[in-house]
Amino acid sequence: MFSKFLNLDKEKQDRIINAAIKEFTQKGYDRGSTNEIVKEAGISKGLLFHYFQNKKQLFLFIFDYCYEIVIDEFYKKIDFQETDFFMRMRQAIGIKVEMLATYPDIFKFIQEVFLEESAEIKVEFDKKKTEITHINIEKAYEGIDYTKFRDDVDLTKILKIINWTFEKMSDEALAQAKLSPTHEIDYLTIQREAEEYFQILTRVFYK
Amino acid sequence: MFSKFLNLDKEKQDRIINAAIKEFTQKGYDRGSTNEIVKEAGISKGLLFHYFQNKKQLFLFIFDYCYEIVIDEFYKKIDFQETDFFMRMRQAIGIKVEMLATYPDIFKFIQEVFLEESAEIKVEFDKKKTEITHINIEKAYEGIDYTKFRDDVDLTKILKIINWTFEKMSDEALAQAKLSPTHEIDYLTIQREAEEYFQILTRVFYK
Amino acid sequence: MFSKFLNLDKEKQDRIINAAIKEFTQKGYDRGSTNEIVKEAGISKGLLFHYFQNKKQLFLFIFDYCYEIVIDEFYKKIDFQETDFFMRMRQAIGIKVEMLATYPDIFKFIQEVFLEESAEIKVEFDKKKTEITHINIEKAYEGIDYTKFRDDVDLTKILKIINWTFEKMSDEALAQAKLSPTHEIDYLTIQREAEEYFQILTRVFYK
Amino acid sequence: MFSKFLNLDKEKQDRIINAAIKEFTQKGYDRGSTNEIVKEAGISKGLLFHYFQNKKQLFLFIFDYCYEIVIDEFYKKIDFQETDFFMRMRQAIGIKVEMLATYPDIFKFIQEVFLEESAEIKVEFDKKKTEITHINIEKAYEGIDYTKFRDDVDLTKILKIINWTFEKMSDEALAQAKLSPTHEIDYLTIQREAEEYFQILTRVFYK
DNA sequence: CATGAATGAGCCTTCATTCAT
DNA sequence: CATGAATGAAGGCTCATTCAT
Repeated sequence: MFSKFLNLDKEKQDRIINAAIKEFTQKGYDRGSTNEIVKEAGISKGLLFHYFQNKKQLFLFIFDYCYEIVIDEFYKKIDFQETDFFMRMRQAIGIKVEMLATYPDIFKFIQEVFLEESAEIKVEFDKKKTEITHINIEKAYEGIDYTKFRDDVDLTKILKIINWTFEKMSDEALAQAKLSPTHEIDYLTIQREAEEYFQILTRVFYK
Repeated sequence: MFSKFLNLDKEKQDRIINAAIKEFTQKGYDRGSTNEIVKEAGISKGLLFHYFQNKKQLFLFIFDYCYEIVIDEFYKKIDFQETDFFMRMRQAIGIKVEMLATYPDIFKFIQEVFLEESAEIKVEFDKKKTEITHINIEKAYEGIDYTKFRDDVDLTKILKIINWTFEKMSDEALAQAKLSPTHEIDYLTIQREAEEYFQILTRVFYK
Repeated sequence: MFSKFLNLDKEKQDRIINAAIKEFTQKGYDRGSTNEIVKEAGISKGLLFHYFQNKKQLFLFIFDYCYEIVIDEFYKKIDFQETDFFMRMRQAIGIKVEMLATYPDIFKFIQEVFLEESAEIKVEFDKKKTEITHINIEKAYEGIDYTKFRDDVDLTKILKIINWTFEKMSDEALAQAKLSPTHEIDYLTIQREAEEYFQILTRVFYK
Repeated sequence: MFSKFLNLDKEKQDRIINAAIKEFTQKGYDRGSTNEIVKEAGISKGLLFHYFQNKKQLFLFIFDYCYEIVIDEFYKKIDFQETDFFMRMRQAIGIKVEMLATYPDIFKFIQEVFLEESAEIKVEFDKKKTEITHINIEKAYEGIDYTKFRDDVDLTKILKIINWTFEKMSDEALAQAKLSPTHEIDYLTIQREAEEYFQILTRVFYK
C-alpha cells in the first residue's frame, strides 16, 4: 500500500510525517490542509498524492505509524514477570506518562484522533479503535494472576471497571490541562491521584 | 440574541432546527454546511444569517436548544424522594434510555458535540462542558443518603468510579451499535448489563 | 422627489441624515451599508427605501443636503464689499477653515465624495461637480476689481492658476494630515502657508 | 512574491493583467470582481489566488506593473541635456500626451488609482503615492538651471505653483473628455492650451 | 520520480431591495 | 406610514485532487 513511500530515504519520510502530524494535531482532520503539509515538508503537491492516494489515506498512514511506535515501545518496557494486576497497571501508567514526555507530538496526535475524528473518517476509525483496544487489553494483561480477585463478582466486569476508571481519570486530567493557561500537564499530580485510586480499587476488588 | 428567530412560527423554527441538527450530527461542525441546512429547511441563504449572525452562533443556539430540552425532561422525570444512590442511578439510566428513543436526533447531536468539537468552537465548548457537568452532578444527586457507603474509602472517589463506569458502559454500547449493520441500539441488553454492574458496585462500595 | 422625507419630523430626519453621513464618510459609497444606516438611525429597512428609492438616491440626497448647508453659510459670511481679489480670497479660505471646525462630519463627507466616488455614481457626480464649480467661481468673485491685475496676460488664466494653487495647497495639507498619527489638521500652519502664496501671487500677477 | 506569476508564459500573464486592469479601471477596487477578472482572462478561480494571495495583492501588483511601464518609458524619453525648466516641462507634457495615446488602459488605470482608492487599500497607497511623487519630482527636474527664475520669491513655491497648474490643467482636460459623448481626449487642444500657460508662467516667474 | 500549475465546486457571509402585514 | 422577514445573487477565498511536463 505505502511501499512506495517507505522506500524513500528516511530523512524525507520524516519530514513528511512530521509535517503531517503537526498539521493534523493542530487543526484536526477536516481543517488540516495538505497544502500546509507539503509546504512544511518542502515537497510538491503531486508527490504527496503520489505516495498517499488521498488525504484520508495519508491520515490513516500517519495514525498507524504513530500508533505502532507508541505501542511497540510500550510493550518493550512492560515487565511481564510482574503478575500482580495492580502492579502491572502501575507500570503501564508510569510508562505512558514517560512516553508522553518523550514523544509529545505523536502522543498528542493520537489523543486528538481518539477525540476529534471527523465524520469523514469515523467509520474507519471506530473499527480501528475497538480492534486496538481489544488487542491491548489482551496483551497488556498477559500472565496476570487473577486469583487474587474476589470470587463473588464477575472478573471481566471488575477489570472493565478498573480500566475505565483510569481511562476516565486521565481524560479528566487532560481536559483540565487544556483549560489551564499553559496547557501543561501535571504528571506528578496525576500519578499521585492514580495511586489513591489504586488503593481503593485494590481494597474493594481483591480478596 | 435569538429573539428574532424565536418569534417565528413554530413550524418554520422546527424545520430550521431539525435541518441544522441533522446536518451537524451527520457531518460535525466544520463540514456541516449552511448551504445544506437552508436547502433542507427550505429557506433562503440570507434568512439563516438574518436569524443567526453566523455559523458558530447557529451551532451554539442549536446546542443550547437541544441541551435544554433533554435536561429539563430529565429532571422532571427523576423521583427525588428516592434517596438510595443506586436506585436513583437506576432511574437516571432508565430515563436516559427512554429519552434516547424519544429524541434520537437530539441525543445523537449532543453526543457528537461532546466528542467532535472543532478547533473553531473548542474554547466556547470546553467551558460550557465543564459548567454543564458540574451542575448536573450536583442536581442529579440531591438528597442522596450517602451513609450507606463504606467509610474506609474516600466517598468522592467512589462516586467518580461509579459514574465513570456507567458513562463508559454506555459509550461502549453506542460504539457497538454504530458497528452493527442497522445502527440500532439494543436498550434491553444495555439495561440488563447495567443491572449487573449495579450489583457489583453495590456489593463492593456499600457497607 | 424627497418631499415625503422632508415632511417627516425634524428629529427623525436628522437621525437618518446623520447615520447616513457617518456611514458613507467612514466606508464610502460602495462599502457603506444601508443595513448599518437603518440600525444607527433606529428605523426599519423598509422605511429607508420608502423615502429614498434606492441607495444611490439616498446618497445623492445626502450630498445635496450637505452641500447646501455648507454653500449657504459660506456665501452668507463672505463680505461682498471687499473688491480686492486677494483680500476676498483670504476671506474665503478663512471661512472654509472656520467651517471645517464647525461641521467636521459634513465637511469630511463632502471631501470624501469629491475624492472617492465609486464607479456606480461617477457619471452623476462628475456633472454635479463641474456645475458646482462653475457656480461657485462666478458667485464667489462677484464684484471683484480686476483692473489691478497686469494687462499683459490673460486674466481668466491668471485666476485659474491662483485657484488651482490654493486648491492643491489644501489637498496637500489634507493628505499630510491623513498621514499623521492623529489625523489632526493644523489650520494655523495652513493659513500661514497660504499667506506666503498670497504674497507671491500678488507680486507676480498684480500690476 | 509574485515569482510564480512571472514565470508564466507571457501570453497568459498578459491576459490576466489586461483583464484585471480592465475590471479595476471600470469598477474600482471595491466593486472590481475577481470573478469577472478570471472570466475575462479565461482562467479558473483558483489560479488567480494561486498567483496572488488575495484581491489586494493582485491590485498592488497590477498597480506596480503599470506604474513601472509608464515611468520607465517616461524617463527614457526625457532629454536631460535640456536645462531650461519650461522646455523640460514642455517635453514632459508632450511625452505624457504621447503615452496616453499608446497605453490608454494603463494610464487610465493609474489615474483611477490616484483618485478612487477604497478604504481597504488606502493605507498602502497613501504611502506609495507620496513616495512616488517625491521620486518623480526629484528625477524629472535633474540638471535644471534654476538661475533663470526671479530672485524675489521663494523658488520652491514657484515650482509648486507651476506643477500644480499643469496637474490641474490636465485634470480638467480629462474631466472634460469624460463628459463628452465619445470620451475622446483632444490632445491637440490640450497642448495648445498648455502652451498658453507656459507663456504666462515664463513671463511672470523668469527674471 | 517529481513538479506545481490548474481546476472548479464549495465554503461562509453580505447586501440592496421587495412585499405582505 | 412603518415593519422586518425574506430573497438570492454575488462576493472573496480555500481545497483536495489531477495531469502535462
